[in-house]
Amino acid sequence: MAELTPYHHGDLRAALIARATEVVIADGVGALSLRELARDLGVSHGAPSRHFPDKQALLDALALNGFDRLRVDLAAAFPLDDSSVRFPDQLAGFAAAYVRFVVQNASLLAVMFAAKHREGAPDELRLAADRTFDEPMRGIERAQARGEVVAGDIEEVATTILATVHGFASLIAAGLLHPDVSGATLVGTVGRLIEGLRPR
Amino acid sequence: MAELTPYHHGDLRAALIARATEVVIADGVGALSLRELARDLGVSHGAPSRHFPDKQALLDALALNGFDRLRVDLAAAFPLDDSSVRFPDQLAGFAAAYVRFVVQNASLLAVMFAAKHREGAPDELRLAADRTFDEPMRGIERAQARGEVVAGDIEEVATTILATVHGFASLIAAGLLHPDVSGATLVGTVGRLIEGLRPR
DNA sequence: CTACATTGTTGTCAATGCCTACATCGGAGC
DNA sequence: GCTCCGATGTAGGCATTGACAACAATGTAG
Repeated sequence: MAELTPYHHGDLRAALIARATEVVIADGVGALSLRELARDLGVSHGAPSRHFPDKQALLDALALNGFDRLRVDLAAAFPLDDSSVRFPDQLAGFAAAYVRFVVQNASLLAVMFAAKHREGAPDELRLAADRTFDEPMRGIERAQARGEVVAGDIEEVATTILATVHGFASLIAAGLLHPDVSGATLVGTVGRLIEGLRPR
Repeated sequence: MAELTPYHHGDLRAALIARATEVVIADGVGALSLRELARDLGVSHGAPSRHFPDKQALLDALALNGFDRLRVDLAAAFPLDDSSVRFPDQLAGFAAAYVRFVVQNASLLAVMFAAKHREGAPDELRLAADRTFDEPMRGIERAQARGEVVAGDIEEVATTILATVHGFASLIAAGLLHPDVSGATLVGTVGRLIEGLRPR
């Protein structure tokens, strides 16, 4: 027979993360209430504390999850065997992936970076955040080795690229750039980044 | 004789904004409580509502204030009479000013952009945010007219620059770039932006 | 079957944001 | 100079929230 409300939820922890992510993305972190979350999932208001000692711990879990998803998305733009792809196209794909994530996960980004920046953040979270750009970094390095990217300090080159793409995405998230027209603008920006500002 | 606790505060509105800005910068928006704010300023817990109908209105005021200060800081890097300054130096100054603001106003940035992005944000705030980069934009245009910057769509060129600088600052704010070494890194990034990624 | 850790429930507490009724101040108009 | 009245601040109350503690149900290892 059907158990109407089994005592144990099954996987409350995962359900909390999933639902909380929805709420944060939809209405921002300010709209997230542990008690309402519990009500949504049909458990008592004290249940979440068995999985997250406090609200910040839940936010940390959301952030960790976000960084993992972002890392996977970004890594896809720099496949290991990329010798047949031109770097500008790779870069455009990378930027597009980043922008897509930012647009689709709007308010979650703020939670992610706030959690990472926070004093006393768990090491696991810090590490996940730091790994976010590892694959793109290596992709840039390979392009540099192929001579498609100007030689020089890899840190300097990579920082410029990451800053530009991250900044482009952030400007959209901040509403200073319209997501609608951003497709063409994105291509233009990447092209300008590659060609440089100084007249050739 | 000295009035110990005059009934009227004098300029409670400004005091609220000032103290709230301090708290947000120091401990983030999550640590901001209207009641504690009132206690700090020695007024009753209901007093703030005379100046801000709700907490969001106070945050909007903080954001407006922040955008104004940022705009002034950034405009200073592009003085109207800049014919004697080389564009790369101007750009470095602009980036340095932006980074300085971001580092000094850490958590306030999140409040600013969240408030701007928020549905139902006051027009005044939207306008202030949109004006933030007006002067730098004109400075870039002038540099372009002088032939120091590659010709072409001003939107495209300006977006690339703003995105890179904003992204660089954001990466620092997010803790993905260390503020200590950022001085040299910043110069390198700006240089790389000017010279382009493609080998010349 | 029985201890025991895990998970969920219930009740409680202080703090918060917001609302309403009331008190005090200070200036505009007479 | 006085009075009225809007602006500003106070006091109390209410629902919601996050955190905590005591208790109950469940599943499992031995």
